[in-house]
Amino acid sequence: MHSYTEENYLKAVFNLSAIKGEANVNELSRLLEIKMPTVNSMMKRLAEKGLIVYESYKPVRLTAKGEKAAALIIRKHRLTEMFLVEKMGFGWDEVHDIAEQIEHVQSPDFFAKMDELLGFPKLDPHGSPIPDKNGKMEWTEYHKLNECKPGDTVVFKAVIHSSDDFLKFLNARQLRLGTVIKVKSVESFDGTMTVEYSKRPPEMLSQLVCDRILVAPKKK
Amino acid sequence: MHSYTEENYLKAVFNLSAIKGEANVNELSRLLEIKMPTVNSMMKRLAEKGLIVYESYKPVRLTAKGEKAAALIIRKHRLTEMFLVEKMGFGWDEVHDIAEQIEHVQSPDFFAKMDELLGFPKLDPHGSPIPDKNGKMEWTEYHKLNECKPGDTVVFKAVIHSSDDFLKFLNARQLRLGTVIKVKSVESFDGTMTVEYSKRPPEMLSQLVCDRILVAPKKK
DNA sequence: ATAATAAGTTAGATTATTCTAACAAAAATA
DNA sequence: TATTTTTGTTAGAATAATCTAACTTATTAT
Repeated sequence: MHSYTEENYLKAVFNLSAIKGEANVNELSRLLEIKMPTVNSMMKRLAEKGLIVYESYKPVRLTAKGEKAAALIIRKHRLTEMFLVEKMGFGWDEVHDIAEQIEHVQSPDFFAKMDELLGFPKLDPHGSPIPDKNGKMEWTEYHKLNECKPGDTVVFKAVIHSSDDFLKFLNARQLRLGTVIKVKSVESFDGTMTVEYSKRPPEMLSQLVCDRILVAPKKK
Repeated sequence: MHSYTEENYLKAVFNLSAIKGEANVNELSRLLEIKMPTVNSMMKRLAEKGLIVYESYKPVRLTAKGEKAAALIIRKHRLTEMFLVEKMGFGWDEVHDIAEQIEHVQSPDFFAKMDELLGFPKLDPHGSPIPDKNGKMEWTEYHKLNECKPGDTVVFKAVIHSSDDFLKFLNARQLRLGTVIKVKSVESFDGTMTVEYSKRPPEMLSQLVCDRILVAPKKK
């Protein structure tokens, strides 16, 4: 199929597109830590393979074929993360780098077995949806903690951009998926929020943090 | 550390040396399905890195450093095979290709966790010893079924050169590790053996097959 | 012992992935 | 709008891993 390297570029385009709607060479370059000319020529290669649409000086976007190929890699990544957490006892902050490697394993049986042992999960340990075998994926409509107002009570549903550091930050404050968060107040000039959860003393969360936490209204 | 490719060559040298005592370019070439000149130049590279001893027109052998590096890859391979069989429900004939890929994963934690979940196993699903964290490995003194005489009763302990096809052959005859085998007779001109085991009708095994089955005397 | 075969080596080319340096276009700013 | 900064592109080179063709050394068989 596609090379290890191509898979990584494809995934990067997918991830960037998911957040920003489009992917430009400069950001791909930063994300992948690969110089722009290299990224540029790889974009042309992926375009030749019909995986992305590339036009000079414009952001690239995935074709339907590219979208599916990327989603299937993401599927392997997220299934792996879930397996590492649920079946092997790793923390959600320890699994990314391992999954990054295992996602390239070529063995449908291997991932089918994981899927089965996990009971066909819909979400990964960070609350992100796991694409199905056809590469279809649905995001439940969450919103950012940022957008909440004092008095709101919400449930922590997912993290965006789950870097290990950020996850360790959340661990240290016992913030995990499912935690019920009550917004006490919001600093208007810097967006810092004071929140309460799990019967702990109030905690202050910077705007940067609140921007990476996805929540849903608490159902009564 | 070493590249994916270098790891594969190193492993091939290790495996060949284990069986034949030495590794020559021609056989490495056949084993890896890579042409001789390519193998040849890689041997020089590995020699420069101090992993093998290379002299023109002579078989290569691993240095202490190379031996350890190779054993640690084999360790990851065999731990993975054990995990796939014991924790994920794969058959011993389904795990080689998957382990071949996962053995290259760079994450001491990942393999340490496998090891722990498996209860620090000493043998893989094919009866081969798993090298320890220092790359030390001990082969229990088995002998080949080939070398047995009529009337011998032995226990199936391990397979050599465990190709999937061979393992499927054994599956079809319900021959597995631990099976107690009684040698009924040996054809002197072609070495075919007639054996009995598991209260089944006598089975005839060719010399090729008997050469790949390792056994130990049955203890009373 | 010589000829034939097998194994090993050298040289040179190819593809994938990366880089740096130089240049061009687009976007932001003054 | 003109200039500066950022982003994107081209050209050319480097390294890793592979190949084929041609040649050499070692082994085997006559």
